[in-house]
Amino acid sequence: MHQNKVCIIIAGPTASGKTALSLQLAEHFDTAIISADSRQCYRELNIGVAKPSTAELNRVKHYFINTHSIQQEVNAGIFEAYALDAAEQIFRERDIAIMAGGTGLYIKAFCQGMDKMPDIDDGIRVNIRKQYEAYGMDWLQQMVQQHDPLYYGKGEILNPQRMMRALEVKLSAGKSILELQMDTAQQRPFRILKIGVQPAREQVYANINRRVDHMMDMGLLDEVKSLGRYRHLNALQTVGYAELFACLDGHCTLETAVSAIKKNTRHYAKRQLTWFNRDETIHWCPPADIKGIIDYIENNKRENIR
RNA sequence: GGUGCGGUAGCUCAGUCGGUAGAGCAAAGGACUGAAAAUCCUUGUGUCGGCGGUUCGAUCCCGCCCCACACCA
Repeated sequence: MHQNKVCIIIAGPTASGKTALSLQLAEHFDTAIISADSRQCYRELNIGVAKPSTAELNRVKHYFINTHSIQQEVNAGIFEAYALDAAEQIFRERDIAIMAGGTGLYIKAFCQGMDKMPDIDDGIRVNIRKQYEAYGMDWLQQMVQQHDPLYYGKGEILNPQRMMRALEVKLSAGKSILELQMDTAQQRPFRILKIGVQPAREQVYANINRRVDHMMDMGLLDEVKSLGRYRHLNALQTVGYAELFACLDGHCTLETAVSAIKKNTRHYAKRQLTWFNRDETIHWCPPADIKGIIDYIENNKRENIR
């Protein structure tokens, strides 16, 4: 279809320089950026999610930044559809699109697609969640064992989120989520080239510490305060917000909360690395080597690596 | 100076009625198809403050010393 089109994907842990790199690449190739970040899409979240600045957003057209409200449902499936549409728009006028972000699942959804899953009735979802909150893990495990023995035997039966998902799918579709997960990569009408940036671990950690202090100087606490009544939303289950809510509730000092933000961001970066390191199609580059990266893109944009 | 209480894993501590020790947190590793900045799993050798003594055997009992904290002078 568009075999001359290529999407360059910039992946890597938080605070590794993805934003700066993707801006330079977008300007070099005169194209737009699709963000693959599960938090920067929310217009109500700013300081705490390290969003590109207004000036940076004005330099290059961005998709999936400030496009959603924290009150909307956003997930990997919604991202897949959004990002494919964005790529289509970019490819109408350009041969190269850039995707940059740290949400591994979203990148996978964009590259390979999510299997078709049933629509979940809101009543079923809410009911499962309420009962889990009331009766806990034992109840959840019993329900999964009773309704989806396949999942109970093979799935993660210590992970409440996954079990609630398995249960809602089974109760909605009558089939186990494991039967619906085909794990087959869908063909995309464009080529994909993945580049990973990963400074030394100590460098990433130092960047994180510096950035968190900067966020506090920029007024993260006020931003969190202003979002207090939305704290139950999924979008607010986010590093930088959850810790400060706890602090505002009097559960810890501000100093402790800031340390917790740094620590939890380190854990987050580690989880990202675990995810991306497993992806053998990623070509790893030093983040500062713009010339090398551009050469790599020029030399490989005819290859279809996924 | 005296008295008391401590000194055990990076941190906070538990414990061994004497048979070389274990929790939480940190840290490291991993998983991951509609909450993914989420959620979940795995991993604990450290002169048990130092030097002596008693003992078959001491981190545990005894002595001295060092360090920390509290109180009394």
